[in-house]
Amino acid sequence: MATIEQFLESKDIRITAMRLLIYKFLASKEVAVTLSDIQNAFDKADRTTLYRTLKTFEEKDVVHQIDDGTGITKYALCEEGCNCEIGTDLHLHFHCNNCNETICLTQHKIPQIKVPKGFVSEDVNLVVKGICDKCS
Amino acid sequence: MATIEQFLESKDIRITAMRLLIYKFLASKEVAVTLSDIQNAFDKADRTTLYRTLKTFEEKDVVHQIDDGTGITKYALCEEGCNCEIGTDLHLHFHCNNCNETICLTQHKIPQIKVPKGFVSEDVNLVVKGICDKCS
DNA sequence: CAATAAATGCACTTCCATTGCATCTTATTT
DNA sequence: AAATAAGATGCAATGGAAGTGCATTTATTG
Repeated sequence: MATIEQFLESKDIRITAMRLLIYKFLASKEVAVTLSDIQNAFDKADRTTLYRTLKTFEEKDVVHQIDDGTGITKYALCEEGCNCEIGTDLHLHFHCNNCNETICLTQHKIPQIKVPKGFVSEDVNLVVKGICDKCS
Repeated sequence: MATIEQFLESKDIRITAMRLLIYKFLASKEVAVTLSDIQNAFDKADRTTLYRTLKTFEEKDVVHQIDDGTGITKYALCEEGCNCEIGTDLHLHFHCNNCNETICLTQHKIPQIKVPKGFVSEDVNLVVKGICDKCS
């Protein structure tokens, strides 16, 4: 296993102290986090920096955005085999209506979705809402 | 087929000129619309009124919200058999990356989604993104 | 018609996403 | 190593949409 520095550099991302901290924070979380979550964790950091760091990570396919229907964008690290960059990955996310947390279920694949004639499916966003294992 | 007035009254919604207009506007659209879409169509109407009308319609199961990932809430009329009120309906929506429109595909049902042990699925939001029939 | 309840319009607030610009830091070149 | 360029960061500000409070108008009921 390479170091985080090596990993980020392999993704063409320049190393800074802030970026390492943000990456480690994301890695420590099992759930998708909001910008504010990160901001609260590092109150010395400016919101804009966090925002742009996440944007950079996203462009370099290190994290992906999740729209879980709460109206607030969440972020999570891409995992091995995430294939965000290919655009064919089938993201499955679970949003708990109780604790309000959103979890990546990367091991659970989305079944093939049929669309009507003339429609071309490029991406599928699926969010299952309910009660998570910790709340049930 | 009953009149719109009768239909709304059957849903326990009081009839006003504005509500009839909004309903007809929604009915004339084959795609889900945003608050701003409606506002542009009736520039004399106040945004708050539209907002609260949609909220009322939603509570009475006349329309449902759609979160297509654009970050802007969209609305569409519920159709026969929509079953929004039961909460078990499996909404399938298609968002076109080209024309940016979102279409209800009520005749296309969402397959059963498996979730890990301990998780309870209450609702599923599925948005397929790609190119719609008009843009392909 | 009076009394009541609901709908509407205006003003305002809040929250999050996003951008411009100045400054600081890191990398590159000579 | 100094000069330069490129990128990262921080502050301030903007914009868009959701949501709320209150006064006014409109509709319903007795």
